[in-house]
Amino acid sequence: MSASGSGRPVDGERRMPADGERRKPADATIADIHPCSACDVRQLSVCNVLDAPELKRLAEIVSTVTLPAHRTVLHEGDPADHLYNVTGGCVKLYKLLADGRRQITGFLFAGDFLGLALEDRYAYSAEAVGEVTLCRFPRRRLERLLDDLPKLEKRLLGNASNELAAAQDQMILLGRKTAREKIASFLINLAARAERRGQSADPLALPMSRTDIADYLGLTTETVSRTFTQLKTRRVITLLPGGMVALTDRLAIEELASGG
Amino acid sequence: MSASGSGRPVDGERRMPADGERRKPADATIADIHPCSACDVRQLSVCNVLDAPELKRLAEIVSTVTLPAHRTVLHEGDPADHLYNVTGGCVKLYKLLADGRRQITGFLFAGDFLGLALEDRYAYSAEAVGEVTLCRFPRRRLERLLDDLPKLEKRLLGNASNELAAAQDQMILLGRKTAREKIASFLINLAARAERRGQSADPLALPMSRTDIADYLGLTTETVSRTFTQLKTRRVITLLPGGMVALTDRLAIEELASGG
DNA sequence: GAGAGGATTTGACCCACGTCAATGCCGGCT
DNA sequence: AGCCGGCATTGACGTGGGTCAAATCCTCTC
Repeated sequence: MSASGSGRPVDGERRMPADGERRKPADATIADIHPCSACDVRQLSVCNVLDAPELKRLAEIVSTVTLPAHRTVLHEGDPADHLYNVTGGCVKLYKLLADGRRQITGFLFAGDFLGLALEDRYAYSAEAVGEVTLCRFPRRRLERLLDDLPKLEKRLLGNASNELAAAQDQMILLGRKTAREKIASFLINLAARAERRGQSADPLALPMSRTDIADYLGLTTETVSRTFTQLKTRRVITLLPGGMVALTDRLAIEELASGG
Repeated sequence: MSASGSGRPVDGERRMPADGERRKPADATIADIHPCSACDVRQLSVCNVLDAPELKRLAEIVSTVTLPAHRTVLHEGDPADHLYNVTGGCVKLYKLLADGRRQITGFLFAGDFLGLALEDRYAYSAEAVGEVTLCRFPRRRLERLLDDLPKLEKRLLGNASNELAAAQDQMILLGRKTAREKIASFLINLAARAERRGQSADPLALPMSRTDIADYLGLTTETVSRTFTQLKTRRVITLLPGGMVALTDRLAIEELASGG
């Protein structure tokens, strides 16, 4: 099962305003005081509702983590001790059946929040797709902090609300769409999210393997591959080297995605 | 598409501690002051975190609604003006594709919360399966109230968290389970929820039509029907009149549900 | 309690996608 | 540069569940 772009850093991420920018003199001082202020992805994440003093309190309990490709971030059933915010790279969430069948329930990118767990156990596993950077919050301390930061709590509720809507979109995809519609929806969805992060949506990066895509869409690798070549033949996409796709006829893809 | 037990009240509900109990003299006075105190399903719902004075404030903005079978509760894309709590009966949530294909994303029963909408539009439609009773909250006023009732807000976040976990279970069901496993999971899931509500889980009520079940599980009516008869033939379930099923061999069903 | 109309069940057949099996390709390592 | 290993692609074929169609069976209604 699974395995993707073996160790190579996620292509999509090379385009991020990365370390170079973070170390501009102007920001360096602020970053020393509370690193969250200088966060590249703050505007994308749940942290965007906090002002400077609030950010500082958050910064006090956060630690940043870098994980290599394929490293498990958290495991279904384990005590939910930490929550995470993805700051770079791509993380996949998945659940397994007893016999190894896998369903990927989501891909997370910079700005996405991870770990909202019912009770005190994670409901799913999470694994780094390429190299990934994360902000890690101890759950207890974050929960206590939430009592003082109702804005953040509201934001988390809004976030959960968003995720629920996305989950329902995924249900109609899994339950009612054809392979072609699934692939088209997947591309449109990734493109929209890349745009929101300020990354390129047209030569679109697909950091995950065909197997990952298949397990996300409820298909097999073979069907994913065949569908890609079919779309390529119809000249609606172009497969580029390095896990990139050009959305040659984006309108056609959008039509396919919504069941045209 | 769809249609179920046309007008007949949901069987499962007949067993609820209904009017007789609600009208005991002791409760009647309290109910007059603030009806939420006498609510049959309070212990099941998000309201269970509130104490008497808080309940009273909630009661001030709530109104109760009764809808006949097949009545639309809310419609995808409409302004999200109200939130609801189901107090009796069954509500189905669904999304449609342009050509009419439908995915039911959930069935709600007494105690379940409805309407958490992203932005200010509903992300799905909701329709009464049998006759349904609901508590209705104006969204604006509830949101304002939430500022004063952090406990309730926390509870809603926990609730959303639960729903996300359920959504992920549904994704693995839709994406990776066979028809038989889907039906088995469905029965086990409904049985567990009936138990939690204090209703009978073994002769289990199925208030929804075969078409609804199909649209929930990503199947067709025919396949749902065939799978039920198959399970009947294998003596793991018994189909009873009035939309009831006996889980003759619950262990076998549980094994099937988890991919045995 | 007889009739009507929809829901459910059953049957026959088909097809989109899965399975099994090569083959091709690309990136990394020596 | 050339080999190696894992991913992706392609091909041939099988099948679970969809489609179309025809009985039954309920359950309201009168």
